[in-house]
Amino acid sequence: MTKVKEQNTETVILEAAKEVFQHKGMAGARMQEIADKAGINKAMLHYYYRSKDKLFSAVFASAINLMAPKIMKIINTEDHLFAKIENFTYKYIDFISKHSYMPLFIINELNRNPNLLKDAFANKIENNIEQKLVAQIDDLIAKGEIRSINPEQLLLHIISLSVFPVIGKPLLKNILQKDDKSYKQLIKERQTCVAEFVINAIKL
Amino acid sequence: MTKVKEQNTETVILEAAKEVFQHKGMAGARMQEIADKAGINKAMLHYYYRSKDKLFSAVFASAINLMAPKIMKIINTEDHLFAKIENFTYKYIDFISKHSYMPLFIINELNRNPNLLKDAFANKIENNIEQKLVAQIDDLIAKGEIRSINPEQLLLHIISLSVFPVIGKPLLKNILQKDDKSYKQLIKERQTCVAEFVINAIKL
DNA sequence: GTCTATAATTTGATAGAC
DNA sequence: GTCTATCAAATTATAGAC
Repeated sequence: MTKVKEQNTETVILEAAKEVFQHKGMAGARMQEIADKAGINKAMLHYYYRSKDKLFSAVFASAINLMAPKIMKIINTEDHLFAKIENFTYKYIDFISKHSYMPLFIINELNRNPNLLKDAFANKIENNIEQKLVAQIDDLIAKGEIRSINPEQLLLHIISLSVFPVIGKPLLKNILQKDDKSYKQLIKERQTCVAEFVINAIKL
Repeated sequence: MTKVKEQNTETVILEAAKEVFQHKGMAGARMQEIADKAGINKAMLHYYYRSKDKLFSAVFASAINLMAPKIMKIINTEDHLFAKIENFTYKYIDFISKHSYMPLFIINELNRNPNLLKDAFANKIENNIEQKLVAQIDDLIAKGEIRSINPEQLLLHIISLSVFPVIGKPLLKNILQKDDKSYKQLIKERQTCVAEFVINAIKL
Protein backbone atom coordinates (compact mmCIF):
# COMPACT_ATOMS: atom_id res chain seq x y z
CA MET A 1 0.00 0.00 0.00
CA THR A 2 2.39 2.68 1.19
CA LYS A 3 5.66 1.21 -0.05
CA VAL A 4 5.72 0.49 -3.76
CA LYS A 5 8.23 -2.31 -3.41
CA GLU A 6 10.22 -4.08 -0.71
CA GLN A 7 13.89 -3.27 -0.64
CA ASN A 8 16.00 -6.35 -1.10
CA THR A 9 17.49 -7.94 1.99
CA GLU A 10 21.03 -6.81 1.31
CA THR A 11 19.95 -3.16 1.33
CA VAL A 12 17.78 -3.58 4.40
CA ILE A 13 20.77 -5.01 6.24
CA LEU A 14 23.06 -2.21 5.14
CA GLU A 15 20.61 0.46 6.28
CA ALA A 16 20.19 -1.21 9.67
CA ALA A 17 23.95 -1.59 9.97
CA LYS A 18 24.50 2.09 9.18
CA GLU A 19 22.25 3.12 11.98
CA VAL A 20 23.77 0.82 14.58
CA PHE A 21 27.41 1.30 13.60
CA GLN A 22 27.14 5.06 13.37
CA HIS A 23 25.54 5.32 16.80
CA LYS A 24 27.50 2.67 18.66
CA GLY A 25 30.77 2.50 16.72
CA MET A 26 32.49 -0.67 15.53
CA ALA A 27 33.33 -1.87 19.03
CA GLY A 28 29.94 -1.09 20.55
CA ALA A 29 27.78 -2.38 17.71
CA ARG A 30 26.15 -5.80 18.10
CA MET A 31 25.29 -8.04 15.19
CA GLN A 32 22.13 -9.06 17.02
CA GLU A 33 20.94 -5.46 17.22
CA ILE A 34 21.55 -4.98 13.51
CA ALA A 35 19.62 -8.14 12.74
CA ASP A 36 16.73 -7.05 14.94
CA LYS A 37 16.63 -3.63 13.31
CA ALA A 38 16.64 -5.25 9.88
CA GLY A 39 13.87 -7.61 10.93
CA ILE A 40 15.82 -10.76 10.17
CA ASN A 41 18.19 -13.02 12.08
CA LYS A 42 21.93 -12.98 12.63
CA ALA A 43 22.70 -15.78 10.20
CA MET A 44 21.53 -13.61 7.32
CA LEU A 45 24.06 -10.93 8.15
CA HIS A 46 26.84 -13.44 7.66
CA TYR A 47 25.21 -14.87 4.58
CA TYR A 48 25.30 -11.46 2.88
CA TYR A 49 28.38 -9.86 4.43
CA ARG A 50 30.48 -12.78 5.75
CA SER A 51 31.72 -10.98 8.87
CA LYS A 52 31.19 -8.01 11.15
CA ASP A 53 34.36 -6.49 9.73
CA LYS A 54 33.12 -6.70 6.16
CA LEU A 55 29.75 -5.26 7.08
CA PHE A 56 31.45 -2.43 8.91
CA SER A 57 33.62 -1.66 5.89
CA ALA A 58 30.54 -1.42 3.71
CA VAL A 59 28.98 1.04 6.15
CA PHE A 60 32.13 3.10 6.41
CA ALA A 61 32.61 3.29 2.66
CA SER A 62 28.99 4.31 2.27
CA ALA A 63 29.43 7.13 4.77
CA ILE A 64 32.56 8.43 3.07
CA ASN A 65 30.96 8.29 -0.34
CA LEU A 66 28.02 10.31 0.91
CA MET A 67 30.08 12.99 2.66
CA ALA A 68 32.92 13.64 0.26
CA PRO A 69 30.96 14.61 -2.87
CA LYS A 70 28.85 17.02 -0.82
CA ILE A 71 31.94 19.03 0.00
CA MET A 72 33.36 19.01 -3.48
CA LYS A 73 30.18 19.84 -5.34
CA ILE A 74 29.78 23.08 -3.46
CA ILE A 75 33.39 24.14 -3.57
CA ASN A 76 34.11 23.24 -7.16
CA THR A 77 31.97 25.94 -8.68
CA GLU A 78 32.81 29.18 -10.44
CA ASP A 79 31.12 31.32 -7.79
CA HIS A 80 32.77 34.16 -5.94
CA LEU A 81 34.49 33.08 -2.72
CA PHE A 82 31.89 34.76 -0.53
CA ALA A 83 29.08 32.97 -2.34
CA LYS A 84 30.91 29.68 -1.94
CA ILE A 85 31.26 30.26 1.78
CA GLU A 86 27.58 31.12 2.12
CA ASN A 87 26.59 28.14 0.08
CA PHE A 88 28.86 25.70 1.83
CA THR A 89 27.99 26.64 5.38
CA TYR A 90 24.27 26.74 4.67
CA LYS A 91 24.06 23.42 2.90
CA TYR A 92 26.69 21.59 4.89
CA ILE A 93 25.28 22.47 8.29
CA ASP A 94 21.92 21.38 6.95
CA PHE A 95 23.33 18.10 5.73
CA ILE A 96 25.22 17.12 8.85
CA SER A 97 22.33 18.17 11.05
CA LYS A 98 20.37 15.44 9.33
CA HIS A 99 23.26 12.99 9.67
CA SER A 100 24.70 14.20 12.92
CA TYR A 101 26.33 10.95 13.88
CA MET A 102 28.21 10.52 10.63
CA PRO A 103 31.18 12.89 11.03
CA LEU A 104 31.84 11.67 14.56
CA PHE A 105 31.60 8.10 13.38
CA ILE A 106 34.12 8.75 10.64
CA ILE A 107 36.56 10.58 12.89
CA ASN A 108 36.32 7.91 15.55
CA GLU A 109 36.88 4.96 13.32
CA LEU A 110 39.67 6.79 11.56
CA ASN A 111 41.32 7.22 14.91
CA ARG A 112 41.16 3.52 15.62
CA ASN A 113 42.40 2.63 12.15
CA PRO A 114 44.01 5.40 10.07
CA ASN A 115 44.14 3.45 6.82
CA LEU A 116 40.41 3.00 6.59
CA LEU A 117 40.32 5.79 4.04
CA LYS A 118 42.62 3.94 1.71
CA ASP A 119 40.36 0.93 1.86
CA ALA A 120 37.12 2.86 1.52
CA PHE A 121 37.95 4.76 -1.62
CA ALA A 122 40.92 5.78 -3.71
CA ASN A 123 41.11 9.29 -2.24
CA LYS A 124 38.08 10.87 -3.80
CA ILE A 125 38.51 13.97 -1.68
CA GLU A 126 41.92 14.54 -3.16
CA ASN A 127 43.72 17.82 -3.53
CA ASN A 128 41.06 19.15 -5.90
CA ILE A 129 39.53 21.04 -3.04
CA GLU A 130 42.75 22.69 -2.16
CA GLN A 131 44.19 23.59 -5.52
CA LYS A 132 41.25 25.47 -6.91
CA LEU A 133 40.22 27.11 -3.68
CA VAL A 134 43.74 28.09 -2.70
CA ALA A 135 44.25 29.74 -6.07
CA GLN A 136 41.01 31.63 -5.73
CA ILE A 137 41.86 32.86 -2.24
CA ASP A 138 45.37 33.90 -3.21
CA ASP A 139 43.89 35.77 -6.15
CA LEU A 140 41.51 37.75 -3.93
CA ILE A 141 44.34 38.57 -1.54
CA ALA A 142 46.42 39.88 -4.43
CA LYS A 143 43.52 41.99 -5.60
CA GLY A 144 43.14 43.44 -2.11
CA GLU A 145 39.58 42.21 -1.71
CA ILE A 146 40.33 40.17 1.39
CA ARG A 147 42.94 40.17 4.13
CA SER A 148 46.08 38.10 3.80
CA ILE A 149 45.32 34.68 5.22
CA ASN A 150 46.63 31.14 4.94
CA PRO A 151 44.06 29.42 2.69
CA GLU A 152 44.42 26.13 4.52
CA GLN A 153 43.67 27.80 7.83
CA LEU A 154 40.62 29.45 6.31
CA LEU A 155 39.38 26.06 5.15
CA LEU A 156 39.92 24.65 8.63
CA HIS A 157 38.02 27.61 10.09
CA ILE A 158 35.02 27.07 7.83
CA ILE A 159 34.83 23.33 8.37
CA SER A 160 35.29 23.65 12.13
CA LEU A 161 32.59 26.29 12.46
CA SER A 162 30.18 24.16 10.46
CA VAL A 163 30.81 20.72 11.89
CA PHE A 164 31.82 21.01 15.52
CA PRO A 165 28.67 22.54 17.00
CA VAL A 166 26.70 19.64 15.52
CA ILE A 167 28.89 16.77 16.65
CA GLY A 168 29.78 18.38 19.98
CA LYS A 169 26.15 18.98 20.80
CA PRO A 170 25.92 16.82 23.95
CA LEU A 171 28.80 18.75 25.49
CA LEU A 172 28.07 22.23 24.13
CA LYS A 173 24.40 21.97 25.00
CA ASN A 174 25.48 21.56 28.59
CA ILE A 175 28.03 24.36 28.53
CA LEU A 176 25.44 26.77 27.16
CA GLN A 177 22.70 25.35 29.41
CA LYS A 178 20.32 24.83 26.53
CA ASP A 179 17.55 22.31 26.10
CA ASP A 180 17.24 20.31 22.91
CA LYS A 181 14.88 22.68 21.20
CA SER A 182 16.80 25.88 21.75
CA TYR A 183 20.11 24.24 20.88
CA LYS A 184 18.61 23.12 17.59
CA GLN A 185 17.56 26.71 17.05
CA LEU A 186 21.15 27.88 17.61
CA ILE A 187 22.35 25.44 14.97
CA LYS A 188 19.74 26.65 12.53
CA GLU A 189 20.92 30.24 13.01
CA ARG A 190 24.45 29.09 12.23
CA GLN A 191 23.41 28.20 8.70
CA THR A 192 23.62 31.91 7.95
CA CYS A 193 25.63 33.45 10.78
CA VAL A 194 28.74 31.36 10.23
CA ALA A 195 29.16 32.72 6.71
CA GLU A 196 28.58 36.24 7.96
CA PHE A 197 31.22 35.75 10.63
CA VAL A 198 33.79 34.34 8.23
CA ILE A 199 33.23 37.00 5.61
CA ASN A 200 33.52 39.75 8.20
CA ALA A 201 36.79 38.24 9.30
CA ILE A 202 38.41 38.29 5.87
CA LYS A 203 36.75 41.15 4.02
CA LEU A 204 38.73 44.33 3.53
CA MET B 1 66.71 5.29 41.09
CA THR B 2 64.82 7.48 38.66
CA LYS B 3 61.44 7.53 40.37
CA VAL B 4 61.50 8.89 43.89
CA LYS B 5 58.52 6.87 44.99
CA GLU B 6 56.10 4.32 43.54
CA GLN B 7 52.59 5.59 42.99
CA ASN B 8 50.04 3.55 44.83
CA THR B 9 48.22 0.84 42.94
CA GLU B 10 44.91 2.63 42.78
CA THR B 11 46.50 5.57 40.96
CA VAL B 12 48.49 3.37 38.63
CA ILE B 13 45.28 1.63 37.62
CA LEU B 14 43.45 4.90 37.06
CA GLU B 15 46.23 6.24 34.83
CA ALA B 16 46.32 3.06 32.79
CA ALA B 17 42.53 3.10 32.53
CA LYS B 18 42.52 6.71 31.34
CA GLU B 19 44.83 5.85 28.50
CA VAL B 20 42.92 2.80 27.35
CA PHE B 21 39.40 4.20 27.78
CA GLN B 22 40.22 7.48 26.09
CA HIS B 23 41.74 5.76 23.09
CA LYS B 24 39.36 2.84 22.73
CA GLY B 25 36.17 4.12 24.32
CA MET B 26 34.05 2.27 26.87
CA ALA B 27 32.94 -0.40 24.42
CA GLY B 28 36.35 -0.98 22.87
CA ALA B 29 38.39 -0.96 26.07
CA ARG B 30 39.50 -4.27 27.55
CA MET B 31 40.12 -4.83 31.23
CA GLN B 32 43.04 -7.07 30.32
CA GLU B 33 44.72 -4.26 28.39
CA ILE B 34 44.29 -1.90 31.31
CA ALA B 35 45.77 -4.48 33.67
CA ASP B 36 48.74 -5.04 31.35
CA LYS B 37 49.37 -1.33 31.04
CA ALA B 38 49.24 -0.98 34.81
CA GLY B 39 51.62 -3.90 35.24
CA ILE B 40 49.23 -5.92 37.38
CA ASN B 41 46.50 -8.49 36.77
CA LYS B 42 42.82 -8.20 36.10
CA ALA B 43 41.71 -9.25 39.54
CA MET B 44 43.27 -6.12 40.98
CA LEU B 45 41.12 -3.90 38.81
CA HIS B 46 38.03 -5.40 40.38
CA TYR B 47 39.52 -5.29 43.82
CA TYR B 48 39.96 -1.52 43.56
CA TYR B 49 37.10 -0.52 41.28
CA ARG B 50 34.56 -3.37 41.50
CA SER B 51 33.51 -3.26 37.83
CA LYS B 52 34.40 -1.95 34.41
CA ASP B 53 31.53 0.50 34.69
CA LYS B 54 32.80 1.94 37.95
CA LEU B 55 36.33 2.24 36.59
CA PHE B 56 35.00 3.97 33.51
CA SER B 57 33.06 6.45 35.61
CA ALA B 58 36.21 7.33 37.53
CA VAL B 59 38.04 7.97 34.26
CA PHE B 60 35.22 10.04 32.84
CA ALA B 61 34.91 12.16 35.97
CA SER B 62 38.64 12.72 35.96
CA ALA B 63 38.53 13.92 32.35
CA ILE B 64 35.68 16.33 33.03
CA ASN B 65 37.35 17.70 36.10
CA LEU B 66 40.51 18.36 34.15
CA MET B 67 38.81 20.07 31.20
CA ALA B 68 36.18 22.23 32.82
CA PRO B 69 38.36 24.37 35.11
CA LYS B 70 40.74 25.09 32.23
CA ILE B 71 37.94 26.83 30.39
CA MET B 72 36.66 28.76 33.35
CA LYS B 73 40.00 29.94 34.66
CA ILE B 74 40.76 31.72 31.43
CA ILE B 75 37.34 33.18 30.85
CA ASN B 76 36.65 34.33 34.38
CA THR B 77 39.21 37.10 34.41
CA GLU B 78 38.90 40.86 34.26
CA ASP B 79 40.75 41.10 30.96
CA HIS B 80 39.45 42.84 27.88
CA LEU B 81 37.48 40.54 25.57
CA PHE B 82 40.20 40.52 22.94
CA ALA B 83 42.80 39.50 25.50
CA LYS B 84 40.52 36.77 26.75
CA ILE B 85 40.11 35.43 23.24
CA GLU B 86 43.85 35.47 22.64
CA ASN B 87 44.50 33.80 25.95
CA PHE B 88 41.85 31.17 25.58
CA THR B 89 42.70 30.06 22.07
CA TYR B 90 46.42 29.98 22.77
CA LYS B 91 46.23 28.01 25.98
CA TYR B 92 43.31 25.82 25.09
CA ILE B 93 44.70 24.67 21.76
CA ASP B 94 47.92 23.93 23.58
CA PHE B 95 46.11 21.94 26.24
CA ILE B 96 43.98 19.79 23.98
CA SER B 97 46.92 19.18 21.66
CA LYS B 98 48.54 17.44 24.59
CA HIS B 99 45.33 15.59 25.42
CA SER B 100 43.95 15.20 21.95
CA TYR B 101 41.83 12.15 22.71
CA MET B 102 40.06 13.68 25.63
CA PRO B 103 37.43 15.93 23.98
CA LEU B 104 36.49 13.21 21.52
CA PHE B 105 36.26 10.72 24.35
CA ILE B 106 33.95 13.00 26.29
CA ILE B 107 31.73 13.77 23.32
CA ASN B 108 31.48 10.12 22.37
CA GLU B 109 30.58 8.80 25.74
CA LEU B 110 28.15 11.65 26.25
CA ASN B 111 26.46 10.58 23.05
CA ARG B 112 26.07 7.04 24.29
CA ASN B 113 24.84 8.19 27.69
CA PRO B 114 23.70 11.82 28.03
CA ASN B 115 23.39 11.80 31.81
CA LEU B 116 27.04 10.99 32.40
CA LEU B 117 27.60 14.64 33.21
CA LYS B 118 25.13 14.55 36.07
CA ASP B 119 26.95 11.59 37.55
CA ALA B 120 30.44 12.97 36.99
CA PHE B 121 29.97 16.27 38.74
CA ALA B 122 27.25 18.61 39.92
CA ASN B 123 27.52 20.92 36.89
CA LYS B 124 30.80 22.61 37.57
CA ILE B 125 30.75 24.26 34.16
CA GLU B 126 27.53 25.98 35.00
CA ASN B 127 26.28 29.23 33.60
CA ASN B 128 29.17 31.14 35.09
CA ILE B 129 30.84 31.10 31.72
CA GLU B 130 27.86 32.53 30.02
CA GLN B 131 26.68 35.19 32.41
CA LYS B 132 29.90 37.09 32.78
CA LEU B 133 31.03 36.71 29.20
CA VAL B 134 27.64 37.53 27.74
CA ALA B 135 27.48 40.71 29.78
CA GLN B 136 30.94 41.71 28.66
CA ILE B 137 30.14 41.13 25.00
CA ASP B 138 26.87 42.98 25.18
CA ASP B 139 28.68 45.85 26.82
CA LEU B 140 31.23 46.09 24.01
CA ILE B 141 28.45 45.98 21.43
CA ALA B 142 26.68 48.83 23.17
CA LYS B 143 29.90 50.83 23.24
CA GLY B 144 30.33 50.27 19.52
CA GLU B 145 33.67 48.53 19.91
CA ILE B 146 32.52 45.31 18.24
CA ARG B 147 29.84 44.31 15.79
CA SER B 148 26.48 43.14 16.98
CA ILE B 149 26.69 39.41 17.50
CA ASN B 150 24.92 36.71 19.49
CA PRO B 151 27.30 36.02 22.39
CA GLU B 152 26.40 32.34 22.44
CA GLN B 153 27.26 31.99 18.78
CA LEU B 154 30.56 33.74 19.38
CA LEU B 155 31.37 31.27 22.14
CA LEU B 156 30.50 28.38 19.81
CA HIS B 157 32.74 29.92 17.14
CA ILE B 158 35.72 30.17 19.46
CA ILE B 159 35.37 26.69 20.89
CA SER B 160 34.81 25.14 17.47
CA LEU B 161 37.84 26.84 15.95
CA SER B 162 39.99 25.69 18.85
CA VAL B 163 38.84 22.14 19.33
CA PHE B 164 37.75 20.69 16.02
CA PRO B 165 41.02 20.81 14.08
CA VAL B 166 42.62 18.80 16.88
CA ILE B 167 40.00 16.09 17.28
CA GLY B 168 39.23 15.92 13.55
CA LYS B 169 42.87 15.51 12.67
CA PRO B 170 42.67 12.05 11.05
CA LEU B 171 40.04 13.33 8.64
CA LEU B 172 41.29 16.87 8.10
CA LYS B 173 44.86 15.70 7.60
CA ASN B 174 43.59 13.71 4.68
CA ILE B 175 41.46 16.49 3.23
CA LEU B 176 44.42 18.87 3.29
CA GLN B 177 46.83 16.15 2.17
CA LYS B 178 49.24 16.81 5.01
CA ASP B 179 51.64 14.49 6.74
CA ASP B 180 51.79 14.35 10.52
CA LYS B 181 54.54 16.89 10.89
CA SER B 182 53.05 19.62 8.73
CA TYR B 183 49.59 19.11 10.19
CA LYS B 184 51.04 19.60 13.63
CA GLN B 185 52.60 22.82 12.35
CA LEU B 186 49.18 24.00 11.14
CA ILE B 187 47.76 23.42 14.60
CA LYS B 188 50.60 25.33 16.19
CA GLU B 189 49.91 28.30 13.94
CA ARG B 190 46.30 28.23 15.05
CA GLN B 191 47.33 29.09 18.60
CA THR B 192 47.67 32.65 17.36
CA CYS B 193 45.79 32.83 14.07
CA VAL B 194 42.43 31.75 15.48
CA ALA B 195 42.33 34.73 17.81
CA GLU B 196 43.37 37.04 14.99
CA PHE B 197 40.59 35.63 12.83
CA VAL B 198 37.93 36.00 15.51
CA ILE B 199 38.94 39.51 16.47
CA ASN B 200 38.95 40.59 12.84
CA ALA B 201 35.45 39.21 12.52
CA ILE B 202 34.00 41.19 15.40
CA LYS B 203 36.11 44.34 15.61
CA LEU B 204 34.58 47.56 14.37
C1' DG C 1 46.99 -6.69 48.72
C1' DT C 2 48.18 -9.66 45.09
C1' DC C 3 47.98 -13.69 42.53
C1' DT C 4 46.04 -18.03 39.78
C1' DA C 5 42.27 -20.43 38.27
C1' DT C 6 37.77 -20.56 36.87
C1' DA C 7 32.91 -19.38 36.54
C1' DA C 8 29.32 -16.98 33.87
C1' DT C 9 27.98 -14.38 30.15
C1' DT C 10 28.17 -12.30 25.82
C1' DT C 11 28.91 -12.45 21.04
C1' DG C 12 30.67 -13.41 16.33
C1' DA C 13 30.35 -17.12 13.39
C1' DT C 14 28.82 -21.68 11.37
C1' DA C 15 26.16 -26.12 10.43
C1' DG C 16 22.38 -27.97 8.61
C1' DA C 17 17.22 -28.37 7.90
C1' DC C 18 13.72 -26.42 4.99
C1' DG D 1 17.41 -17.45 0.78
C1' DT D 2 15.95 -17.95 5.34
C1' DC D 3 15.62 -20.05 9.68
C1' DT D 4 16.94 -22.62 14.31
C1' DA D 5 20.32 -24.46 17.01
C1' DT D 6 24.85 -24.53 18.39
C1' DC D 7 29.86 -23.79 18.60
C1' DA D 8 34.08 -21.38 19.81
C1' DA D 9 36.27 -17.55 21.40
C1' DA D 10 36.49 -13.51 24.06
C1' DT D 11 35.59 -11.02 28.17
C1' DT D 12 33.83 -9.47 32.66
C1' DA D 13 33.73 -10.96 37.12
C1' DT D 14 34.62 -13.86 41.23
C1' DA D 15 36.57 -17.56 44.44
C1' DG D 16 40.07 -18.79 47.09
C1' DA D 17 45.12 -19.59 48.10
C1' DC D 18 49.07 -17.03 49.76
